[in-house]
Amino acid sequence: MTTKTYGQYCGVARALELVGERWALLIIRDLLVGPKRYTDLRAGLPKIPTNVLATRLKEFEQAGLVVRRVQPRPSGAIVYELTEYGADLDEVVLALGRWGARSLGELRPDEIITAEVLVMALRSTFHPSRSKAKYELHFGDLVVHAIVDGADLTVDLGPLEGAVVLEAFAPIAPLLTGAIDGAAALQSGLLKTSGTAKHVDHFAATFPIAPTP
Amino acid sequence: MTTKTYGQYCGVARALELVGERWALLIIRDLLVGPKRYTDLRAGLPKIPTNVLATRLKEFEQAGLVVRRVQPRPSGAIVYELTEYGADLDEVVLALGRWGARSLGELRPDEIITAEVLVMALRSTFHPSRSKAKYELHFGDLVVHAIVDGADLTVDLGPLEGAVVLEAFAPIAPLLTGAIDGAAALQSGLLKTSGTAKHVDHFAATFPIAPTP
DNA sequence: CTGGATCCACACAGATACTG
DNA sequence: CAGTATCTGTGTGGATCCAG
Repeated sequence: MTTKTYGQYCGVARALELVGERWALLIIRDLLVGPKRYTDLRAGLPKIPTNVLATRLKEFEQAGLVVRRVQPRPSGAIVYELTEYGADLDEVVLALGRWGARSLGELRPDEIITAEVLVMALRSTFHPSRSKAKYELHFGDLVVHAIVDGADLTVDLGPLEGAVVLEAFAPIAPLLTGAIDGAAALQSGLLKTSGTAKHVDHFAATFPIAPTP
Repeated sequence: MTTKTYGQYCGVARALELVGERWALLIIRDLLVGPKRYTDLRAGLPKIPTNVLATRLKEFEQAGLVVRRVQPRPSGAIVYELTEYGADLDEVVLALGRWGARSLGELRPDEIITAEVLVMALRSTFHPSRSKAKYELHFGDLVVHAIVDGADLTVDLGPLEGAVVLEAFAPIAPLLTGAIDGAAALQSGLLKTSGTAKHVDHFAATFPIAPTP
């Protein structure tokens, strides 16, 4: 939330006054996956200066996008959680992700991939269908899962019992650009499944070059 | 386009590196309505520092979002026009506008409304229907028009022959927040039509407090 | 260890003046 | 009309430090 305004009575301008500053929508992106602690957010955004993260969280709280909750004992942890208002930024973040993914080239050495990025990538490239399927996607140490039920998609962190397991291998960076879809990736061997994955083409994209373990 | 990157292989991060700086998406918003000259952009964004506008346009051109064209004689004017790649930010801008419009309160004295803002507001609040209609909306000196054809909507600057003319009066600010729709506005007298407007409820919102002429 | 606060250097934004 | 130049301030980056 900048103190400076754009001087326009316009939804776009107002939105940018609230979430247009540096790092803001990346913090929102991670919180869209689920509530997170301060340290979790830092881990997911290693390059964010700590004072900037603290400032953004305070601004979000004041603007009503985020609530700061203290977990009951024994954890006592402080978590930041999106309000419904904040969570309504979902379609904004997905639209941005869809557009920006086309500009992703090779994975650069200084770039990281987090589980939150995988979750949002799956969600933003989802094609509605009429079939049902469960996937568990492994990318290096990261594990996320997706549940496809026709036009509905649920994606979350961690493994899922009974899901088809997909392993992402290098170099499949072009997939994330939408140039190749999941079915083609399976055929080409860039994407490998441990089971029978008939519906990988639910997603226009999978994932980029795997980290070298 | 910041020289600083976010260090993430993520569509959202990449998008924000391209159009995440201050004023960037407001320039894009105006260009989404149509090609514009440097002076037109300044007029639509009175508070933008001229060097920032020049810098953004250069960044957009280098990133392939915008092309700088010199019009044939006699005009010889220089216009900036979105490429297809840049125009694909349409859904991002509309999503941002929809979300941000809910936070629009009263029109502040230092805030202006432009025809481009009206166009994007109409587009972002459109409800698909099965009917056909043509509207011409007047707001102070500003005139825009909308053509509804079922699920298709065309909005552009200026008047339109044979359209139903709508006049927006103060204070109808709450409409832009989506709290009241066009039909209710007509009934309440906040929105007035010179003809028979049966389908104003195509739009969830109309417009804020009129400028005092 | 979590959840920050503080400090400093600097890049970028804001404002204004000026030019081909 | 379409910018460039310059100066000033604030926000950001980066490192370090501190309290519960």
